[in-house]
Amino acid sequence: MTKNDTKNELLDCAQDLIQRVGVNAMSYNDLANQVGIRKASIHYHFPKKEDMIVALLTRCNLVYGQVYEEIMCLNRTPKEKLHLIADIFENGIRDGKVCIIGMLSVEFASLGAAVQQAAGNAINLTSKIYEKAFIQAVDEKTLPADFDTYAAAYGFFSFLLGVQILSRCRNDIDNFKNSVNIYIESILPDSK
Amino acid sequence: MTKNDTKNELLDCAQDLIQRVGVNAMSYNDLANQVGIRKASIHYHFPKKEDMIVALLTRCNLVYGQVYEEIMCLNRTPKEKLHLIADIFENGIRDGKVCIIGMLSVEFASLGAAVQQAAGNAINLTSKIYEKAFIQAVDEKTLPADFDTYAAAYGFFSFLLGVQILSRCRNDIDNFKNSVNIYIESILPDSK
DNA sequence: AAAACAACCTACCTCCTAGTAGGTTTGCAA
DNA sequence: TTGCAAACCTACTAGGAGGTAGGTTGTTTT
Repeated sequence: MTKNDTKNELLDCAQDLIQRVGVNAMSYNDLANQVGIRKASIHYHFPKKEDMIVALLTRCNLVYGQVYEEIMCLNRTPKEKLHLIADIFENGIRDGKVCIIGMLSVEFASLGAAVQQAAGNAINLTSKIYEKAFIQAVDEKTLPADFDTYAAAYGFFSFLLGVQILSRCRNDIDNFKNSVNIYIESILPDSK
Repeated sequence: MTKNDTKNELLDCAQDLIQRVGVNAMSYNDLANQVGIRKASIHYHFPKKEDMIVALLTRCNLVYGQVYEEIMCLNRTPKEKLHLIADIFENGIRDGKVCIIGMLSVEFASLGAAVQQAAGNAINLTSKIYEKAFIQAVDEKTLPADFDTYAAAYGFFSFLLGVQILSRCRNDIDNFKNSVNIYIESILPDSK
C-alpha cells in the first residue's frame, strides 16, 4: 500500500459526506464507519476536524484547479468551455452532491477562522480560473474590451452553485440544463 | 400581548439563526437564550424541531410571497423588478444572512421528509413568482414568445442564491452588485 | 537484537443535543 | 370560587459529538 493511503481515503470519504450532507452533519463516527477504522484513529491523521477540512480544501484546490485548467487550455470557444464546467456541476446533482465550496460557504458562520479563510481563498481561485473563458471572449472581441471579466466569472460560478443546490433538491436535471443554456446564451454573444 | 406572541418570536429567532448558521448549527438552546424562555418550553410550541422548520417555511412562503407579489404589481419594467428582488438578497448579505430556502436546500439531505417537501415546494413557489417578470417581458415583446420563462426565473433565483452565498463569505457587496448588473443586463434585452 | 516510529486500538472524558415527565403559575370562564 | 387549560418551569434521559490518554501492533532503522 502506498503511503498516506488511509489519509487520502479519509479525505475521499469526508469530501463525499460533506458534499452530501454538509460539514455540520458529518461526524468522525460516520467517517470511521465508512473507512473501516475506529473514530479515535482519525485523530491521528487529523487532530482536529478543522485540520481535516483545511486539508480537504487544499486538495480540492489542486485537483479541481487542474481539471479547470485543462478545460481552459482546450481549443474551444468560451461558450463550449462554460458548458464543460457546467457538466461537472450537473454530474454533482446526479450523485446528490453540492460543490464543496458552496457547502462550506453556506455553513460559513459556524466554521473556524482557518476554514473560513481557506474557503474565501477557494472562491477567488475558482473565479479566477473561470475568468479565463471570459478573457478569451474579450480577446476574440465577442465581448467589449471594458467587460468586467472577473465579475462575470464570479457570477457564473455563483449561478452554477445556486442552480446545483436547487436542482439537487428536486432531482431536476432538466431545469438545470434549461437554466444553464439560457444563462450561457445570454452572457456570451455568439462567436463569429 | 397578542396571542401566539412567543410562538412568533420563536419563529423570528429561528429564522434569524438558520439564515446565519444553518439548521444543523442552530439548537433549541440558542433559541431559548435569545427568546428568554427555557429550552423545554419551546417543545410546548413546537414538539419536534421539524415542526418548527415546517411552520417557519410556511410563514416565509406567505411573507415573501406577498413581498414579491407587491413588486410584481408595480408599474415598472421587468429589469427594474429583477433589481428590486436582488436588493432583498443584497440586504441579506449586509446582515450576514442567506436566503432560508437556500440554507435548507444545502442541508437538504440531513432534513426530515416533511421539511424536504416543504423546501421543494418553496423553490417552485418562488420561481413561479419571479417568472412573472419574464412573462411581462414576453408580453412586451422584449423577449421572444417561445422563451422559457420558468427556466429563466428558476435560473435567476439560483443566481441570486449563489451570489448571495459566495458574497456573504467575503463580505463583498461590490462583487455582488457587479455580478447582478451583468446578469440582468445579459438576460433581459433593453426595453424600448 | 534493540530501539524507534507509524498506525492503529480500547476506553474514557466532557459537553451538547433533542426530547420527556411532571409540577407550577396565571388568567379566564362557569 | 372553583375548574380548567395555556404557558411556562425544573429536572431528567439517552445518545452522539469532538477529543484525549495510553496501550498494542508491525515495520523500519540502527
